[in-house]
Amino acid sequence: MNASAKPERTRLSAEDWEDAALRLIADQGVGALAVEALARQLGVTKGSFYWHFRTREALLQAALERWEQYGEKEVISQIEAMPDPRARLPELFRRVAHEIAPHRVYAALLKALDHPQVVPVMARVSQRRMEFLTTIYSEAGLSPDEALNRARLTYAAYVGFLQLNFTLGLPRISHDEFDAYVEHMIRTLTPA
Amino acid sequence: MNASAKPERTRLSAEDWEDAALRLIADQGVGALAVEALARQLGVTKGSFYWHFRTREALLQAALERWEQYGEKEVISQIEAMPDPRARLPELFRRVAHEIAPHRVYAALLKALDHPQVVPVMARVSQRRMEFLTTIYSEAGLSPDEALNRARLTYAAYVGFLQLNFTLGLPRISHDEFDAYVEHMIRTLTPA
DNA sequence: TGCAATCCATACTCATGCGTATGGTACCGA
DNA sequence: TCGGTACCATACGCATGAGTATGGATTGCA
Repeated sequence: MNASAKPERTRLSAEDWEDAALRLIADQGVGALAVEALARQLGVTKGSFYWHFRTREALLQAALERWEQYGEKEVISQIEAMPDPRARLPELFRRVAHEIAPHRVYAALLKALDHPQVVPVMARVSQRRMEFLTTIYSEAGLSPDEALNRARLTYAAYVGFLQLNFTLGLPRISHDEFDAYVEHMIRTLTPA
Repeated sequence: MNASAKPERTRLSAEDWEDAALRLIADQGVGALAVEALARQLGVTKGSFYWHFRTREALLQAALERWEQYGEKEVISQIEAMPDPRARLPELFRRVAHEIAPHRVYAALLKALDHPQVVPVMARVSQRRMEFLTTIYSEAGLSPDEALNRARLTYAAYVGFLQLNFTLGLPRISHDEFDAYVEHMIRTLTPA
């Protein structure tokens, strides 16, 4: 509401625009990514934008690549470091369930799969995560076929949950109820 | 490519526009719903449209309500008519899995949840389906809490699958592989 | 201090897509 | 057959948002 929205009023870099783009995408979706809106939000005008990027498409591309880089590396590596394979799945489930912020961009991109630029990025990211899940299920004792199908099921449940709760506001689930849901998921999807 | 695209060249009704709108939504999403594009596709001009509808928004509203009406009534009633409660879930899973066409609109609307008009419609439809699922799980022997959570999980898996396969083209799963996945889902999500 | 390179503002053009105004044509009952 | 209603075409106005042209301001560096 005051000057805190425009901190320091310094000059901008391409990365600043990309970060702002990702924030806007997380909040309002890819369709709302307009250069003049972004410029207003950053306290400048289009003149600045078109110095850093050739086109709006170029910004989206750069923002997507930046998001793909930042990735989910730390979560994956931390899970892989756990000694007991059977303990990995519950831990993964609980972690993902309680860190909502990083998934907001993914949820927004999920709704923009008609846009040609986001499809390959989402395909790569989803593929990597699926392979990771498949590996964990394998190490937890499932056969290759079972592990793959269980990974598909788990990942679909994850994606569907994002849609149904982030964007659609289905019967606003309470915090305790959500925890119970996660534990139910673990019991149902994790090999006994 | 020829005249078969414009059949009979008769006059149009509001319902014709609504059906065309739903077809376009299923194919290209809510964002692609433009009156001039629709008019071209129907072989007329905007002049026709604005006789039947006051605005683009009104068309979307009418189309959504029409879609909600058509509903999933027959599937639900047929499943409910089955005598053995334990047999209902596998049957439901297999049916839904093999009738893709009716779910294309739902999948498209799922990507348009930022649009204020679609949210209430999707909320109602999803809510009804969730309640139906919860009931079936209850009748199959789960406790109320377990039934609700299992319904959430199942429905999330359904929604996620739509996203990952319709829109994103993840490693194009073959027909046999898909059947195996469905059976895996039944084994995993259905009470033993 | 001065001069480039970097960064940004202002003022345009242009395309798209919604909505309106108005006149024309097809169909239907009296 | 004739008038009125239902349906459609054409030609606009108008807002939005991308992209361009050009000049001004600011910074790093010699």
